[in-house]
Amino acid sequence: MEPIHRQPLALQVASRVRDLIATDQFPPGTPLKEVNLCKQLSVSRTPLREALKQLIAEGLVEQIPYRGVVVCNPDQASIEQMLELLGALEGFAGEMACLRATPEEIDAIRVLTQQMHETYEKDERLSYYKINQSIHRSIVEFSKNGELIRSHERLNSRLYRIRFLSNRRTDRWHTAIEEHDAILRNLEQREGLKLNKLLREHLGHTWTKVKDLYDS
Amino acid sequence: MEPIHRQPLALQVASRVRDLIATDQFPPGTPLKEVNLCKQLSVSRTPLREALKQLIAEGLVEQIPYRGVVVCNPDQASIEQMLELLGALEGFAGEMACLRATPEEIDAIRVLTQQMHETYEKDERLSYYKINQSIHRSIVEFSKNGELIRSHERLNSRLYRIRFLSNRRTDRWHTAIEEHDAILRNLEQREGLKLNKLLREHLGHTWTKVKDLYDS
DNA sequence: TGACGCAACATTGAATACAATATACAAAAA
DNA sequence: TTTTTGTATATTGTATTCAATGTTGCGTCA
Repeated sequence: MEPIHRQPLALQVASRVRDLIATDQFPPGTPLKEVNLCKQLSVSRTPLREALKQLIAEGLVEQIPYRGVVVCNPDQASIEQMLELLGALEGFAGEMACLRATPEEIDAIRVLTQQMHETYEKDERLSYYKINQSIHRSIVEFSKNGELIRSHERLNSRLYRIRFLSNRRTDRWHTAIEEHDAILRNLEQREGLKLNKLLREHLGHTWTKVKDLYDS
Repeated sequence: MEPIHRQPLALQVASRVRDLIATDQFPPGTPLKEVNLCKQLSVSRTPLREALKQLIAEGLVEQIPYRGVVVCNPDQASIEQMLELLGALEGFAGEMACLRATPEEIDAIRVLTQQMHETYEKDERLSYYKINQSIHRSIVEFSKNGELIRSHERLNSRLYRIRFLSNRRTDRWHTAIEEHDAILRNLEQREGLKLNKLLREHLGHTWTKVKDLYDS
């Protein structure tokens, strides 16, 4: 029988702060002062500090001894590296998914890709963004490798904000959708190596989009 | 001038406990009771708890609410998944290293590979193990991708113990060295894709060795 | 004899108190 | 006026205390 999962306070605090960072309510550089946050979240310092330790381990915030923790502000170089790694992870996941995904799971990707087309027709940016995320997350899940899934999840959450911001740009929207069609096709035909390459390139294009955002 | 890097107590505690787990002094299943550890390490519970939170985030230990944290005892399936992911990371790192490593860095790999041969001739297991680790770590470093390096480091530390144990087996020793020669050759010739494949297979073989260990 | 309930103990979860360190600002000296 | 230095204040680092929860074992009752 399914055991009951309890959430220690520190975990709840961690995910709350994570969200606040992802949604840009705590933009990069924001100092996370313990006493302030304690009051805002109505918890004491101990669970908050434990939560922050987690976020530090995740690389979302950084700590300077006796000067507190601040929200990380990754520079262009590290964003490029993160996207490169994300591409490697998703590419590999796609390759494994070609071996391990069930037909039903591939159907699910097909449906999502179709929905993505609809959001494009209707010019719904936010929906597009969410469906896009779903597709990528699903592909990774279908690799059936729990470690890979967790690594991807962690890295992706650090890029959530930056990808959200770059989603505003409409330049590459159409091309991105075409790429998703190709991704779907290669998954259907179980072309692992090609899918791997495609996904890596797809993420590479994301980087050029983000770069433009920074340069402008 | 080089700034002084201070280490908060929690960080020091974390790396100490990490080592204790890696060296099997805290074998899987060991319950890490806060008060005991506090006395052994002469710190109070707060920094210890923060350290444990980090180790939880790293996946080295797991926490059950109100029942404390215990050293993780990964089953065969998750070890296989970890090694699969490690192979993907190292493979990708190798591919990038072919693009980015300097000739001097490749020389360093050549020297290490030569030393590895010597440990084989002299039948020095421990040295072999350490040099092997150095080679793999170096290749990852030469990818020049900090995120990749950190991810690899984290995952590798979780596998440290299991790989150390499987190092006792002498079966595949010779083949492993031949594989390292091939890895060196492909790095020298900047054959990124082939090196990627080689490294993934190399790690795959590690899995069969570990599996034997479990089955016997 | 076995199952249930209660109580005492052990252990973790959370909050608070105290110490160490850094920053900011003002006063004094050059 | 500028620089320096000391002090006050804010903030984090660590220790300790109190509360909540889980476990164990004994005794009682069917």
